[in-house]
Amino acid sequence: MARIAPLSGFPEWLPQGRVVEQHVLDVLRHTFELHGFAGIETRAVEPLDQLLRKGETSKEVYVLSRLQDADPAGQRDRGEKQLGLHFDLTVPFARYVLENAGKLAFPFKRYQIQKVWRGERPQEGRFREFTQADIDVVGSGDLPYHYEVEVPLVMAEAFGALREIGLPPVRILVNNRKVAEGFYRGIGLSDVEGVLRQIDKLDKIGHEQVATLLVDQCGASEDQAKACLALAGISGSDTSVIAEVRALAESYGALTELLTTGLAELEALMVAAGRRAPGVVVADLKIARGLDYYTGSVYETVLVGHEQLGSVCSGGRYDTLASDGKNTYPGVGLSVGVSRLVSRLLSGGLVTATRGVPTAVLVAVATEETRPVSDAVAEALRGRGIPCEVAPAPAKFGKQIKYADRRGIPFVWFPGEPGHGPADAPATSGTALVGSVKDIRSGEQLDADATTWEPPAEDLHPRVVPGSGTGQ
RNA sequence: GUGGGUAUAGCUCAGCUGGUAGAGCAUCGCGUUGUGGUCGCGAGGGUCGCGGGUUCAAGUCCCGUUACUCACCCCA
Repeated sequence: MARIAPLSGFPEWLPQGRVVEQHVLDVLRHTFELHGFAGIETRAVEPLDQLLRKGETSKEVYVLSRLQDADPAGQRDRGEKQLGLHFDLTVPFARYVLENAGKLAFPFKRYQIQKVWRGERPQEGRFREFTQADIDVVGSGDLPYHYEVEVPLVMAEAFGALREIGLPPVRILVNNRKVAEGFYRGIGLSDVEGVLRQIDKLDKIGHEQVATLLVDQCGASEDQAKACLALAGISGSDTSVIAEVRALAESYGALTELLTTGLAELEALMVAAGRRAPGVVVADLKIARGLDYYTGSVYETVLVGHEQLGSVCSGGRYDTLASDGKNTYPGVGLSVGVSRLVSRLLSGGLVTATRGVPTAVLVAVATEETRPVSDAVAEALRGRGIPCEVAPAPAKFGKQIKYADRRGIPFVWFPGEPGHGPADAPATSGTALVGSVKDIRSGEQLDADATTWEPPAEDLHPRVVPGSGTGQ
């Protein structure tokens, strides 16, 4: 038999891990809906030319082809478009907005939680198939700035709600493209995109190397490179950063109109964030984002203590999310890397599930003849919303308890009237629902009636709780 | 796409300068025939990633290949 090896970059969790992931997804969805975002799902594939649009560099898109179709050229000749799996949720959403523009009400707020695929080399926290949870607000023609304030605050709230299960604190790092571009142009640099790309490497390769790159690759002078690094060095969680940037720009005579506009926007965001999510949103002027279509706010989110993992939630404002020639649809959005987040929560032991099965009660079986008694008990419990299952075989009770223990099932129900053998109790009689229930963690065993007994609320369903791990 | 490392039981790993495959944990059974977890005893489980080469003999040496893994690029 061929050895089964995991496919790298296509994460699969054990049931307990899935419980954690499902909880994260539930919290995200709940938070998004609390803020009025409507859920949608788009198809997994888009025409290849659509995916490669928007000046996207050679994204490693997975192309779809049928095994039987050995002639993709012939396929194109027949007018069939080549299809690729989407690598994010923004491009499909832009297409969706154009396609349904007539039926949507703008500004349109939507959330979308789906798998995406990227043909990259996998690494810790980097996958080829992973789940993203996006929120975007898209306007028709224009989109007020305050949505650039709202979107990160929604995410801050979602992350805040995950603190109780053991998620570390997050920092949402914010910058504004207008500030960066205004500043660079103000000091005489025109290759804004190139400068951003180099600045983005600051954390990894350090000041000297970035300065060298700016000079060598972006045509900057020593002095201009120094100015860029000075800007990138500014960060803070209150509005003092605004004054700091302004002072720096003035000292270089670089206070452009664009810069002024950007600073006003950034200030509005910091003021609102300071009030609604204190300490979470941090202005960080070195946040660049590689993607070139951002035009206003840009966001990255790191887990405190896990900065090496990279961003777990990124996005920004783009003036032309979509355009049909006549109308343009500006948008602002953020995307949570659910798989990246969950993989760290699990591998770092930060979070665990109390059990991997939904079952709260295992109903023991005494003999195959009396299995109907056990089935009746289970039915009564389920009728009152208590997840339970019936033991697979009338094994020794010790083995049946072990069956429950291995799965984390907290209770075992022994059918039969207290003090009597279960065989005495007819399956259809009311007394068949009487028995005793054992909490296998404490060993405590009490007489109980399946029509009234219920487990403690915290044992009814698997729960997600902080783990013992500290991460790293 | 570029460069390094690794590949032996379900898992974590030993296996020396080549000489017919090992441990711990896990699983199953028994001790304990209707109340688990501890303890003791026992059992099952491996074409040593795959293909070729050198050799009397290859898990071990050589070549190739695939997968995994780390870093770069890039990104959630």
